[in-house]
Amino acid sequence: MNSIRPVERRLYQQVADQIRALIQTGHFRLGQRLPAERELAQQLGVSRPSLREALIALEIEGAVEIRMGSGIYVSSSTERRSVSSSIGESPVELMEARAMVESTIIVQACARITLEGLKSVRQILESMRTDVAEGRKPVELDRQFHLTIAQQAGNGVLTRLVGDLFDERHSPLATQLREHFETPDIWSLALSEHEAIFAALEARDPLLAQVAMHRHLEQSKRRWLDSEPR
Amino acid sequence: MNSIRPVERRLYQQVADQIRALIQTGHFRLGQRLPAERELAQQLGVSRPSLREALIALEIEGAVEIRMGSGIYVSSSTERRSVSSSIGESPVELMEARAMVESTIIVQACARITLEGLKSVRQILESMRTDVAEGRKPVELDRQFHLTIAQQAGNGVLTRLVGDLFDERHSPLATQLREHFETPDIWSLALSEHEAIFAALEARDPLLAQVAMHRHLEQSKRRWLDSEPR
DNA sequence: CTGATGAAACTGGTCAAGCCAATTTCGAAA
DNA sequence: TTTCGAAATTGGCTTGACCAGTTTCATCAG
Repeated sequence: MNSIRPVERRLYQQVADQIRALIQTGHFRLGQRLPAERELAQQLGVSRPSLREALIALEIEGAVEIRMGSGIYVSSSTERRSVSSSIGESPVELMEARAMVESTIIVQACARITLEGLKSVRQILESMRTDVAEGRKPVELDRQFHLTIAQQAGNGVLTRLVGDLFDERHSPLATQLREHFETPDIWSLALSEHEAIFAALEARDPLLAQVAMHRHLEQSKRRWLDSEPR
Repeated sequence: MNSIRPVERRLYQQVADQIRALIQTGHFRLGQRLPAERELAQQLGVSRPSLREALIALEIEGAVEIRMGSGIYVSSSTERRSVSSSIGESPVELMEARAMVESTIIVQACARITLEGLKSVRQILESMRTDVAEGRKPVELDRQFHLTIAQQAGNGVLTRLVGDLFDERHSPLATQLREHFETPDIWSLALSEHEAIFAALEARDPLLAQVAMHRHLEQSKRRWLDSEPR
């Protein structure tokens, strides 16, 4: 008969709404731990399975973070941004990971790189040179440099990997790195390292290229650590 | 000191991956009704609440549509590529990427692995043995094996990387691999390769470990290609 | 024979209670 | 005071049951 009845939305959606509201109201503050599942379920007047379904919805949309054996926490994602925050991953680890991955990739890139590939890298390098000479910071070119080299290995997954690690959206690392890189002399150092990498690539010397890439990213890490204010 | 992130993913995520893959593989077609919750849960070997949690995740991302009293339907808007691979990245590339990355990581893991680390890997390996002996397919254990080894390198970024590559949610690779791995003798081969890796790790022989890991992933790729129908 | 009907058989929605595993807490021992 | 481990706490998952919409289909009125 009467079909026009939005009826009630599913329970887990209603519960998710309530919790979301409690968070936005400030009832639950950022990073704060929510009551235990059993207790929260009782407070909201629903069963634990229903509460769990709601929590999964909230977890997916990034509103809360669930830690096994510990508790449910309000995601402090869009807020904080102290220094090297993050749970388990530090900027240092990021740079070391890049060093390992990219120095491995460049070995294969060395073997497979074409003349066009070399030309692309050379052009990027030249653009960087002029940028640095004129006091600009070639951040985007830096990205292209690493990405283009990764492409030469001929593996799309690896290329994506290098790009993702360069960006690392999750934490504000990219920005921190950029800001510290502002001094021209530091960019000048980075540029010479890039040139060393290119030279090895042009000579198709895998070992040299590997070392150069590793050294470059290692130095980048160090430069950044040293310049860290405190 | 350094906190080690969870190796296992929550069950609902694993279940959601399986269902998502079954849809993309064409196992479940567009608009088609999936088996009833009770039945599907049994088929996937999980409880109904866990299945429901996975369905909520899939519902949120728009993969399925749930109609009360009627059934679970594959969202018709989720068309697109049904058969094999996506744009630029092929399953082959994925496995080759894993081979490069993981064989690089294991070198460092070799140097840094602790006695507890070795014990963890050994236990995982033993569980795999019994699983294989009793005809089960130790998919999750396989994941833990690779992830636990990656953890030993002591770099959270790399660990996450290995996990992400193993999962590769975007494409139905994971499940395709799983399905093809169904024959006990193939799992038996994989097991022996795992044991070779562990032996090298236990002996702290970086080169041997690197070769063993690379060989394992290379063989996995080959097994999968050979068993591919078309 | 045709079509309306309504009960029974599904199917999803929710709840209750319990056990397991990871984490945290906190007091006893060194 | 520091360390360590047992107990309490917390999330993870299962089993089993009942409720509430949908669908199915045999039955019966026309």
